[in-house]
Amino acid sequence: MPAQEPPADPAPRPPRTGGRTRSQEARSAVLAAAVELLEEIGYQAVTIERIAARAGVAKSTIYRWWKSKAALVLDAYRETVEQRMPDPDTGSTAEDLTVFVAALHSVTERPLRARALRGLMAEAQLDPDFAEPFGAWVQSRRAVVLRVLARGVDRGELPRATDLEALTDQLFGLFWYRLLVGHLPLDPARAPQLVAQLLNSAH
Amino acid sequence: MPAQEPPADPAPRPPRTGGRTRSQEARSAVLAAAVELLEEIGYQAVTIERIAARAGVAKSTIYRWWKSKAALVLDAYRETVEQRMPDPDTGSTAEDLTVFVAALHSVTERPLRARALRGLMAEAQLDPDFAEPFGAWVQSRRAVVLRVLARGVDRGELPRATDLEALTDQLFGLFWYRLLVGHLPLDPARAPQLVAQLLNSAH
Amino acid sequence: MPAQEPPADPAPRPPRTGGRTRSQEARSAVLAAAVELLEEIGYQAVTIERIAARAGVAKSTIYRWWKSKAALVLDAYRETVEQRMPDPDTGSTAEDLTVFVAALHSVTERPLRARALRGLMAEAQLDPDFAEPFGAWVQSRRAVVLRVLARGVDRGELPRATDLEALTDQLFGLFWYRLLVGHLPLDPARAPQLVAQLLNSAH
Amino acid sequence: MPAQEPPADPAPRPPRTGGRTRSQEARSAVLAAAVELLEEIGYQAVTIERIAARAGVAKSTIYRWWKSKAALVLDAYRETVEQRMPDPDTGSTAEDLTVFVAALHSVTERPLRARALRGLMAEAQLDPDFAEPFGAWVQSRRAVVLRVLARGVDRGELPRATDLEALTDQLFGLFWYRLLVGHLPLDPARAPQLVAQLLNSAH
DNA sequence: CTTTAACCGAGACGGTACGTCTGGTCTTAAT
DNA sequence: ATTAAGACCAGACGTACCGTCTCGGTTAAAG
Repeated sequence: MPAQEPPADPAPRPPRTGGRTRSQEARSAVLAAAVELLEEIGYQAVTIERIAARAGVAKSTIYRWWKSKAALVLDAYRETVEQRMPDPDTGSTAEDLTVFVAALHSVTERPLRARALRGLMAEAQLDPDFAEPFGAWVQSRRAVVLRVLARGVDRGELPRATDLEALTDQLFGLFWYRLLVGHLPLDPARAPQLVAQLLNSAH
Repeated sequence: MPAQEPPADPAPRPPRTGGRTRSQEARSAVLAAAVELLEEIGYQAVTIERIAARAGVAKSTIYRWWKSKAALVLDAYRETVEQRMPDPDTGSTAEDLTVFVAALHSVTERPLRARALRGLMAEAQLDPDFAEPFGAWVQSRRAVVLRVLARGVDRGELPRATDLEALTDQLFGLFWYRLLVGHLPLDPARAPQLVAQLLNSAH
Repeated sequence: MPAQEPPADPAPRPPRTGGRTRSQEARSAVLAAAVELLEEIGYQAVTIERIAARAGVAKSTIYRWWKSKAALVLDAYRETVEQRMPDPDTGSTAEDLTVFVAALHSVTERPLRARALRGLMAEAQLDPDFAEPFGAWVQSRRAVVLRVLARGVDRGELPRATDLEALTDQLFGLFWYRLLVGHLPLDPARAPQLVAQLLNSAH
Repeated sequence: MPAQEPPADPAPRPPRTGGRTRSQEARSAVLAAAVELLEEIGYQAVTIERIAARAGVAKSTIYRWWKSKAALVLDAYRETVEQRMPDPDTGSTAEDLTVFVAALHSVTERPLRARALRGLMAEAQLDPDFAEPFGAWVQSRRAVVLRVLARGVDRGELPRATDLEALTDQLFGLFWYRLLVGHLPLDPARAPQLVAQLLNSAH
């Protein structure tokens, strides 16, 4: 995950001739409050009202900068919660993937973080406006895996004809399916087997 | 998917000491209204209030028989929307799976049905009470695939050591991931390739 | 002031086949809270939010039965604050009017009541929806004076040609003008002089 | 109404050592916008925010020079709306009053002006800070009538003992009462009768 | 002819209340 | 006993203005 822009309007701010500058304190307080509440009461019990109260910030300030609770939480998640996901390049596709999958599956060791992730995915289903930024975030994660696989193809570890998109979606699909349905655990220790299975399917 | 009981008590109503009997009309009207609304305005815009109004039924009647909107919609989905999913047994694992995957992916050709599915998955994340019946429904679908794979092992088409659970979750994981994120299509015509890839991964 | 209907829809409630009946406790609690707040913090600081909180009642319950703060306060004023205004019939027009005017002007001895009256008049200027019920209440007060004057005409104490409407508005006009502008006191003791002056103007 | 100073502090600003002078354009734009909005959407829908937007002026500029919407509107009213009220001195008390009353009542022929007047009176009830300048303006109008009456006493047209204040308040009271309650019209043509009735009451 | 204080626009800030909405519960009258 | 009707409490929603507070920039009188 690269360094994140401020939530709204990064560059295309047109005239800017005057006006009070945005309060970084308010922004930080909101994001911090969102994370705190997320960990205390869970995604779905979080409300904008509660975030505002906790952050000591007016509701209107939140609405000025974020479209929805989900957008805010996604921001907060990226900025303060998400451990920097690995972007490995060890020379071995299997090893690269194993590192990534292990990191991915280790989220389940942090139940509240897992809950937040599930909440974000849910919100993306219910709120079309949020589906967009959420999709962008998902793509940024897929891109990491796609790069690993592309290098594998270049090195000849994978056949030229491999459907890298499908392979990537297999990787994330299993993760999300188990995360969302919760019928079976996601053990980081089993990452090597999973990766082997995945690479098998490509030749 | 076997025929589903009505959510509560259809037949096993022993202690009939008197009183008005349950109105089957009310039940049908509610389910019908739920389906109609689902197709007209989408899962998330459906509310119990609206269903009650459309069905000409009191809110309390709905709450008496269903725990939540999601439980109701799941019922309605099973009863009136879901085309009977295939439970193939052709003698070939690949063919069995292809039939199933093609049927699965063809949901995307019915956008409103897809939307309902996504809504149900979302709801299961947000409402722990709904996660339970939803999970049971998911298991009933997984069971079909697991049976196909078990027969494949019996016939020697798959190695004894194959992790059938993982294979099953690969199959559903890809489906759900693309359904939920929407970044790539799910084409029933590509079911054969997908199944080949899947079976490859097991050697 | 005659006994007052419940604030909304007295008769034209059509079918009424079932449903929870209106909670008299809620209604009383709301009116009581309104009066209390009126006396504690003044008309304009009273808000529906505060009334709801004080009464232990949901906001929606208030909005169900009253259109606005002003409508509610008018109701509360009529029911629990307004001392029954006299409707005198002593046989003497001068005496009748004196009784009425003294009662009217004595409101200024209760500053919070006076404040409420001023608030109601103000609201009637700003909220056209409230102007209607407020106007009706004003008319009910004017009617008392008009009856007194009509009897005076019948008895021959006032000329047939007297403009009773104008006389009535003189009486109330002076009261409201001083109440609203506050430049001069309204002394009940001076009621006789005022009435004399008023009756003088008619011959 | 004499020409009006800039709303606040004309003289008593001592330590002017430098600084940009007040923009007359901004002041005019604000007053003009206030009047326009007053006529377009009515007193109560006018907000400082809207005035600022319409005038192309910052909110803070308005708050720098006026305490409240009401203060601003009173200013605007005096400066651009109020037709110069007559200050007659014909030698006859009855005629002087008739001129004045006719002018007063003719406001009702300009509904938006009437609406503004009512809004100002309302605001004076709700905002104690505004009650002060509003009261001053009311006094300036009363003073005109008081002078007319005082001349009448000097000429012997009115008894020495006449309560001029009460007579004045009768005159304005009737006007405001009908303006505010709106139950009966105010016809300038009936000014002579009204004045006769008024003078009668003093003997 | 340079300070410098007061002005200007823009617009973000913390607040408050609004009136609406949905959820889930409870009560009543009718069947 | 169960229904339809519908009132009830609870509380979040997103909006509108409020009045205050930076900002960066302008303007004219005082030195």
